Amino acid sequence: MNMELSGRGKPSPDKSHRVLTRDKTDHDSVGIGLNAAIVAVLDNEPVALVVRKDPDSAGATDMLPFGPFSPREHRTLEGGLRAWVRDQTGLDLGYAEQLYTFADRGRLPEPGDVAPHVVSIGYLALTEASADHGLTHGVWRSWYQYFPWEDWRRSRPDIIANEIEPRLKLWAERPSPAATPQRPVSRSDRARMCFGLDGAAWDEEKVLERYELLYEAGLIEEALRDGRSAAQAWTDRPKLGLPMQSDHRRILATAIGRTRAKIKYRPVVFELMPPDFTLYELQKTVEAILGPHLHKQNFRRLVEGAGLVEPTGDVKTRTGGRPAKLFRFRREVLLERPAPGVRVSAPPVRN
Amino acid sequence: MNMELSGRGKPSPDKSHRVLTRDKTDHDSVGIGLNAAIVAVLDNEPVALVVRKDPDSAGATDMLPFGPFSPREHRTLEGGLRAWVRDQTGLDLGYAEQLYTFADRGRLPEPGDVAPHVVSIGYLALTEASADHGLTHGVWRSWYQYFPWEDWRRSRPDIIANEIEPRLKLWAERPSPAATPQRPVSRSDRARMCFGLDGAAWDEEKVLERYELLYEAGLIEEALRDGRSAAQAWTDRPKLGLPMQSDHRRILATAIGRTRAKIKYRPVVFELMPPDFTLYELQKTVEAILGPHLHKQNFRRLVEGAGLVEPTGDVKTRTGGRPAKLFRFRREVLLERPAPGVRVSAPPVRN
DNA sequence: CTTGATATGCTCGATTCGAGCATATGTGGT
DNA sequence: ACCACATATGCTCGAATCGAGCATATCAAG
Repeated sequence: MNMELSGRGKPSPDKSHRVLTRDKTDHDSVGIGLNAAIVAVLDNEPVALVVRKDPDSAGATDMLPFGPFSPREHRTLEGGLRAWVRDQTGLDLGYAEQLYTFADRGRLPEPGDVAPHVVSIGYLALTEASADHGLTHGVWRSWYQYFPWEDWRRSRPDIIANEIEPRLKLWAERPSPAATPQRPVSRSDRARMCFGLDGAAWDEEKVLERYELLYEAGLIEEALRDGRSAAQAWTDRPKLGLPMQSDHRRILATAIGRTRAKIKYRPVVFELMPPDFTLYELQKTVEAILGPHLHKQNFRRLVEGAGLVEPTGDVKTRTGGRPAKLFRFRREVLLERPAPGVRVSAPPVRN
Repeated sequence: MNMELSGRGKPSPDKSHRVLTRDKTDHDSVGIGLNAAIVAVLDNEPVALVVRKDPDSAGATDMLPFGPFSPREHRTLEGGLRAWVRDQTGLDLGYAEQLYTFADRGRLPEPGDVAPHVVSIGYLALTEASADHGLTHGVWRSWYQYFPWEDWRRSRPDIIANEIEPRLKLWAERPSPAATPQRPVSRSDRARMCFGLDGAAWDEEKVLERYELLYEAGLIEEALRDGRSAAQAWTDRPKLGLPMQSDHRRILATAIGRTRAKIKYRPVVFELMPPDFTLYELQKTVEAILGPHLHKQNFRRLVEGAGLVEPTGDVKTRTGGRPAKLFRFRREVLLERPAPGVRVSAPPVRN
């Protein structure tokens, strides 16, 4: 096979080359910031490591740990991240993956102000909560404090019906740029799909979409802070979760969505577990992250059947009932199956 | 709920804050490059848009289109990408998504040389090949020219058994840092999993893993160019696909892997199709990307059953047999189902 | 020793899905 | 006009998967 298909109106190759490949020196210089969403599960509560700015003042704002990336010091982005996380929080990261790179100007620049030329690269790290032996800075906070509408463990959170749904309906009715080729879905349809309104299914992975919809509707404190006009249009904007510095809440939303998606097709839950655990503890950890309750017997069948775990031989007594067998992660499963996640039943599709 | 769980050895919050949040001004400045892997399917061949450096010289190297990101000019990364792709190739991108941010120093700096200090953000764009009306620069090239071992459409590519497998076995036997906590899988196990050796299953999504393994083993021309010692150890290094400039082949590998993964759970195939198409054309497009042949009748059943398409009412004759009904993408499916991809059967899991 | 709690094993029915058979309807050759 | 052939399309059957519930095991606490 030796295809080479040129576009119509093929130009002289010399020109093509010169136009497409500008010299590296004419890049604008910007700073690179690394943001880490460090996630753990503590007492069945999914938590993220946050630090607090001005913790004693009234206008306290939480932020994700972050640090600059220096290409002089570090050969790779992830290496840089691990180094300063260790230096500054005492935590040795285990599993870490890159999430997304954000470069949007958040806060509108004042007239004459220069845009904050910082590009931030978000990372997701998963760690065992009890492994924070060396943790010297920062606190673990439930991620549902920042995203209360994401907490479906007991039932549909009231905040959706009481606060979010009515305001999104109002927002959808406001005059707005109609559905366009770029944005072919109407405001009300987006609200319906994101939040499962009017009988639509709830998709627990759409964490970022939900956050951005609320931001766009001006219902998120950060939107007001950033000077978005939609936010200024509300006279009774409710408090929807704790705000965070800069776009850190958006990064955390990305991290939650990614964690929820990935747990289903890669064995990443085990990064959050101690070496030995009972199947029920494993199930509770999965539920802390995904939300819905799972069928206990079937969860056991799936996890064991997939070869994800093996019994240690020990049991854990003091469980309030029959002692539970202890299991450990079977690393060999990675050598056997291509995508061994904790498969959970998809929510029933409504038509 | 109001959890706030501090790490052991909680410090004074003031110090915590100061350590973790350094001022933005002490970032190192770097340049941001945007790289676009623009993918289409032309005559059942998956292609990417490439430009050629020094097309007439002997040391010609292909490259992905790229351009600098200027935060002064562009509000968002994706906006910047669309703008210069349009300016420079005449192509109006439809679907685009961010892939990954690479900052590794590729070429080892000469003594006294400064590291390139460029961070490149890779994007994946999908487009209809016949929509290249305005294409003024660049050529479409089959992506299997860069990754011949990925082309499983006819059968297992010979290059795996003839070139790759024997050399990876040799590489696995060379003295190497043993499996460590950071890299718990041995060389031979990695080779086995990546390339489906010794009866392991082939996972068509692991495109990047395979490329990086070959790079690490020094079997990729770029590894030699970058001065990797593993590459210098070969006296008979075979030519495994066309090389590309800088780390562009790695970005293309990421793009292929992402496309293969995403096509299964989001309706992105339709970005590659004309407005009207037959189900067989759709199937051929999916197969061009995923590789294995699909069962025709079942493909039809799945696609129709998922509500992904609707008949236009017309038929396409001249198909060499009974005329085929024409279909179009049902955009409304996005409002009905959470993850409507082209589900294809997973390859049988071997135990 | 009883009660209650949790752990664990098993079964049944609905649904999904791989695979093949059968039929429909064109094109091109004689 | 008719036949051979190619592709399109519809349908069915059996295996595997999965949701849901029943039944049993084994501990702690009173």
